[in-house]
Amino acid sequence: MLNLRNTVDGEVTRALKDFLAADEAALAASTLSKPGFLDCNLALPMKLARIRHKAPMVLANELASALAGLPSVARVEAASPGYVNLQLSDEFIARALTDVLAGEPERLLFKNGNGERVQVEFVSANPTGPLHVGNGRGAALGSVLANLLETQGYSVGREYYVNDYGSKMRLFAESIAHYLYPLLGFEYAMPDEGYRGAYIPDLARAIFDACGEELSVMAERERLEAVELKGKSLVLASIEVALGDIGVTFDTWFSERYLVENGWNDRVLEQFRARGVVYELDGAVWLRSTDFGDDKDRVLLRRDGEPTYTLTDAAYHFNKFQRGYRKSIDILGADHIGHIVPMQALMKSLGLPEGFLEVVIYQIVHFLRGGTRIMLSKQSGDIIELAELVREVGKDQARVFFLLSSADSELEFDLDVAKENSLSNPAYYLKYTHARLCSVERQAVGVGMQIPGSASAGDVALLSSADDRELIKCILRAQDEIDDAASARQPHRVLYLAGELAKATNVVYQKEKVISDDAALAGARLCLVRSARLLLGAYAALLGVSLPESM
RNA sequence: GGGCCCAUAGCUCAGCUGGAUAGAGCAACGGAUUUCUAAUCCGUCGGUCGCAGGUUCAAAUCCUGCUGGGCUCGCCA
Repeated sequence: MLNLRNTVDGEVTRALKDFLAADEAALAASTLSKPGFLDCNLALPMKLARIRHKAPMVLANELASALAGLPSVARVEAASPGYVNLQLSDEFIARALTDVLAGEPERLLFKNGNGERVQVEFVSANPTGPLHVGNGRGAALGSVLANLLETQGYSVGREYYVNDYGSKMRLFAESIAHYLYPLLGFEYAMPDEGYRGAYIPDLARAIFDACGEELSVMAERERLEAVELKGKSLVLASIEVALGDIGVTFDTWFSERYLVENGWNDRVLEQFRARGVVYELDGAVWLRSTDFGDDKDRVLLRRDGEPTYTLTDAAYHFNKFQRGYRKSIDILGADHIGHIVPMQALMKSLGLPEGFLEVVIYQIVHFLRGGTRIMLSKQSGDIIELAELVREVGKDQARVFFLLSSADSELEFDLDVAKENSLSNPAYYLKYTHARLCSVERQAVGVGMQIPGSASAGDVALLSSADDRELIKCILRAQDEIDDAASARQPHRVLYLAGELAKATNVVYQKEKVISDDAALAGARLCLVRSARLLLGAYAALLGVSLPESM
């Protein structure tokens, strides 16, 4: 649908071509006004006042006359202390509503782009255990961000990086072995730092049932390796199911082991050597990452010759670039905050383009039950796995609640509210509003009204109450807001937009009847209410939330 | 100690190219029901936007310092 800002600013800039110097044109940006003023405003006079040494109001009046007669604008007026206010024309608003009514609902907020390939990498939890409730936030943020980027015309790849190589995996295998081997008739000591979750003995049992006999005749080395692979694939399968249940799917599950076994580490190591950014010390190979903004140099190959996570991470991002991605947006939990600087230094030392890697960090989630924070620990006995959370509150509620605050802020997830059917539950509010609007449409059809495929200036003229206008503004700003949310990488804004639209729609619904004896007015209201419903559906599609037609 | 994040109504949070009266939900109180779904809506109450400086015609928003809280600082991943 149309960009309000681009359209208005374009017209303003053209109209003021002779009035403004080149460097002044950038100051002519418009904003959508608050209630009580005309639709849009320009603060341009106040900005120009200093440059031109003229009083803001004088400039405002000059600009107002220069702006008379813009195609999309019905009225222009100067306002104290130096604004130019614009009222959009009914024709323009009708065009915007028609965009919504006639468009393809699920692609309403999509724009054309150059199809540049962008990857969103998220969740990427180690395959050594089930997903924790905290992973849900990354899942929700990543999937909605990926959707948002698609609206901008990017070709988006959703990727899960499987950290299936290294000492953690070995520890995982040994932890399983501790429970599995006795079933085979041997012992295996639980390692000191072993995994102790209840799922470990479960995995041991499952592996025993699946291939106990084969394992019992293997050589020890081979057996532990087999346990690791089997354990990994069982865990990954459960992770995939849990993610599916919260509405998240990936295009690729990318294996760290693949990188190591297919020479990618060697390749980047060679590249580092060729660029002269490595050195040897104490038997280890180091990257001189401090040359690229890191606060300390990093080991690439340990004294025992094994690659560090740092080296493989470099290989991984290099591989992404080689696969054609021009940007990698990595969504990480707050415990990875310290990785940003070293990772960016890695990108730079590899010679990847500036801005190739973007990192979105999300802060901790606190869960509430009965109004108090619950401790998520093995001892507490409360939910701890993402799958349990989704089972308890439902997919849509889980997604919405994980998006309730900006990634930068800590989040409180109230399990009781998420299950409530009331206004305090935003997921429910969206669903209810949608069902109610669908009901209106059904009844309108029932009394013989046509479902509108477009809106006319005449329709818009009839939608003149303050509440109608607020709802119209909500619709008009949708594309601008989505563009901003995408470029700022802030998926939570989609939820807030949906909530504001639902609120504005309910106000109109409550005050003004759609179906009435006045056929022209009824038609106009149906245009408005249906536009709102379709847009609500478009937001919900981005959020990955389903809206019922009745409830 | 260094780095990053946060601090806005009693609570949880929005507020994003700096702009006109700082918003929402919850909580509290009062109202609307011959209903196009009241699972809704309206009103009232509630704010030194952590503190102190600075930049600006204009600061919750930008800059500096401080205070309080969170995360983090491995030849782990």
